[in-house]
This record gives sequence, C-alpha cells and structure tokens, in this order.
Amino acid sequence: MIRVRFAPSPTGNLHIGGARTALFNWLYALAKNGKFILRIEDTDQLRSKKEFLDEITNSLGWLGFSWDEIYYQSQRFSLYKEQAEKLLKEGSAYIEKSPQGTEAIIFKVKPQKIKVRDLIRGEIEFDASTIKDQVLIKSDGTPTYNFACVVDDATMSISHVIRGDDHISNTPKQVLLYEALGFKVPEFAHLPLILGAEGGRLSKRTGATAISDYRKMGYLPQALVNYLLLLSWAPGENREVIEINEAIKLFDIQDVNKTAATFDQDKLNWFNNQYLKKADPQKLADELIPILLEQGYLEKDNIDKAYLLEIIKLFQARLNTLNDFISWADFFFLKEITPDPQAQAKFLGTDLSKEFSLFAERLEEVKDFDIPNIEISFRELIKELGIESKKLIHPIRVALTGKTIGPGLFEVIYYLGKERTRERLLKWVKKS
RNA sequence: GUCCCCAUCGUCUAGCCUGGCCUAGGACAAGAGCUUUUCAAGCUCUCGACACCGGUUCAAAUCCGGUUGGGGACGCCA
Repeated sequence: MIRVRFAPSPTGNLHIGGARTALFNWLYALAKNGKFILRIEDTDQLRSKKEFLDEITNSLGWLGFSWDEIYYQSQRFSLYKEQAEKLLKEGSAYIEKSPQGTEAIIFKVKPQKIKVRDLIRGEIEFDASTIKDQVLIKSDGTPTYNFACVVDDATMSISHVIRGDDHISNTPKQVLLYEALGFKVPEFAHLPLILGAEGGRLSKRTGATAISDYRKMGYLPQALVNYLLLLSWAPGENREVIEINEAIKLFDIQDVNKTAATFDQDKLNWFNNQYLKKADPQKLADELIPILLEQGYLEKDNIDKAYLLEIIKLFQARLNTLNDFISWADFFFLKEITPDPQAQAKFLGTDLSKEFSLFAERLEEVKDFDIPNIEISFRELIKELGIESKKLIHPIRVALTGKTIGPGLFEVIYYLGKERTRERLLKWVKKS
C-alpha cells in the first residue's frame, strides 16, 4: 500500500513550493491507489498559528487536494518522548544538561557511510563524519523536526517520502534514526525547488507566493495546478494543458525532473486564460458575484444573473485573471463612467455632436434591437455621412465604455441597451 | 568554509536510462503578418539552446572524468 504525506508547518501560509509538494504527493497517491495523509507539524508552539493552519487547509481544499487522514504533531509529544527514551536506554543517545539545569536528549552520530536511494536522483552517498550529533528532544521537552518526522513517517507507515530538494541533507540524519529505532526506511523522492525570477528561492519580494493570494488575484485552481504540474513533469507528446484526471493516469514519481524550475507568471497567466476561456460562465459568475458585490458593482437584491452571464461570455476569451473582468467590464455595471483621460483627449477632443446625436436617433428607430440590426443602422449612417467607420467607432466606444479597448462595439451597444447608450452618447452632444 | 544537488532556446520542457531516426521538437514570452472596429482570442511565420574542456566510440545532447556556473543544507526552526 502506497502511503504518502504532506507535512506543512502552520507557521506561515501555503506557498507555491508547498502546494507543488502537496500536489505531487496527492497525485502519486491517486495514481497508485494509495493514501494521502496530511500531517500538521506544529511542534513550534510559539510560531504555530491557527490562522495559518486554516489558510493551509483552505488552500489545499481550493486546489482540490483532499486527504484521507490528518494528524497533529502537537498531540503526539508522548510518543516522541517514549521513542527517545528507548534510544537513551539502548545507549545510542545521551542526555545533555544545560547550565540552567534543563535536559535535552541527543543522538550519537557514528562515523560511517550512509547511502540514500532517491527515486528521482538515484543513489546519494553521505559521510556521517560531517554530521554532528543530533538533538532529539529539546530541553523544553518538544521534539526536533528530524526526530518527530522519522517517528511519524514510520508509525504512520509512510511508504514514500516525497518532499522538496531542501530536505536532501536531512535525509542521512533521518536514515540513521530509522535504523536506530528499528524502523523500515521508506522510499525517498526529492522534488526540485521552484526558484524566483531572479534566481534563489521564491520569496515575498519576488511577488505573491501564498496560494490564497493567487486565489484573490483571480486565478483558477485548475490553471494553477496545471502550471505547477508542468513545472517539473511532462505528460509527453508535447501536451501542456492537461486535466487532472488525465494526469493521474500518466503520472509517476520517477518521471519528475531533477532540475530546479523558475516560476514564470506569464506562463501561469496563459494557463489561466486557457482555463478561463473554456470555463462554464455559470461557475465564473459564482466566483465573480461576491467580488462584484463587495466592490459595489452589484446590489445584493438586484442581481440579473442572466445578464451577468452574457457579459461574462463577452469577456471570457480576453481575461488573464478573473479580476481582469472587473477592470474591463466595469462600464456595464456603473451608472456613470469616467473616461480614461488619454482616451478622451484622443477620441473625444473634437466635437462630434452632430454624429452622436444622429446615431442616437437612428438607434431609437431600430426595430429589432439586436447586434446585426445595430450594425446595419450604424453602417447606413456612416455611408450617408460619407466618413470612415473607424472615425466614429472609436469615439463612440470611448463615450460608452470609457476605454479604447474592449469587445466589438455593436455587442457593447446591444448589452448596454438603448437607454444607457443614448444617455452616454448625448453626454457628449453640445446643446446649441 | 564543509557537505549535497543540478546543468538543452530569456523561461517551462521533449529527447538522455536503452549512443546513430537531432541540420535538437513543443509551449510561454518577444517580433512580424493575416483577420479586423480597438484589445484579446485564433491562424501563419521569425528570433532563439545541447555551459566549457577532455575521454570512450566508426558515431555523443545522450556514456565517463574534470572545470565553471547556479541552487540547497549545515539550528534545542520546520
């Protein structure tokens, strides 16, 4: 039975690197019909916070990873103590007294060669003479990371330890502990790290790294998962966009690369756009409504969902993030728009009173107010006035949307409706 | 400083294990064009890499050694 675990410490948010480790563990469990275990490493009582724990579990859930079992190290202190005392009795550990009189339990590291087999990297050899004796139980009675980790992985019957590259140097220390405690050594797989754009670890300075931040920025979990997955694994056949169910069939931990990858937001944006394009507008609406309410674009008791759905369809293909929707589509929800100053100067600087009022009149006369008929009436007007269509299209767009870019003008007019279109046009007509 | 890991376009990668099919394939980004009503999307094209040196071999991106470069770890943090 394959049993893997993700072991975050609730001393910070779930970040990109942690999410990727969780993904590969979860995916491997699904691919091999095993179990995925969540272990909360909250031995540091001072730095562990409930809010971080909540953020981590919420983010994992949002990404779609569910766990079969959950454990908290803070509830297992007696087990660690017991195992440390066993080593003490056998003579492989000793007690060290501090000047204050407190006692710590230290593991004796004997000089020897330690071989670690890694599913991704092959065999790695370490010389134990370069490793110091290891603290097992700190003088405050709590276990150290390496010790609790070994006791837990062994007692939880973890078959494969899949974790970040940064743990490679912990591995020989842990192997020694497995052997001293008489536990079977699990398989190891060390995942390459994800680096920031300037090289080095992904940090707050390199941009947002918390998964909850990506959620707030309007990324879809499927897109983020797909991107993370492709960061050090490839399904082959030049495939990039891959549904998770398909990935489960193809994934194997041995196929993961050894090389550290640089996080690239541009590519993430592309993935997000790919998923946004084919997403169910209904689902996007569900995500968008709370944000639109919060920012005052919608009123709680007055939501026209069918209308919102149409507007979403209009923008879906041009969004990189869900949040882009608000900046592109705001004019559909605002009572009054303020045109971008540059756009106004460029397209509404000259007097178009005659053209705008004529067009407003023509729109009044359109019988079946639909997109083709709006276009026909516009084209006829252009012909009569003898001007180029773009001479009028761009100014009208700015008058209606406040922007120089957006969906096709006739769609905009249709969804804005006769009334609002007229109002916004006439605002630029000088009364003589 | 010591130990460990890694090395294909700017970025993510395919190929490497099982040398020849590689004048190295795809994607993102960038640039150009088509379309056009602007921005996206879509389509077409362009730019662009086997870090270096040596060895093995008829043949090396692929195997071996070294150099260089990058990253990580050396806590009574996890």
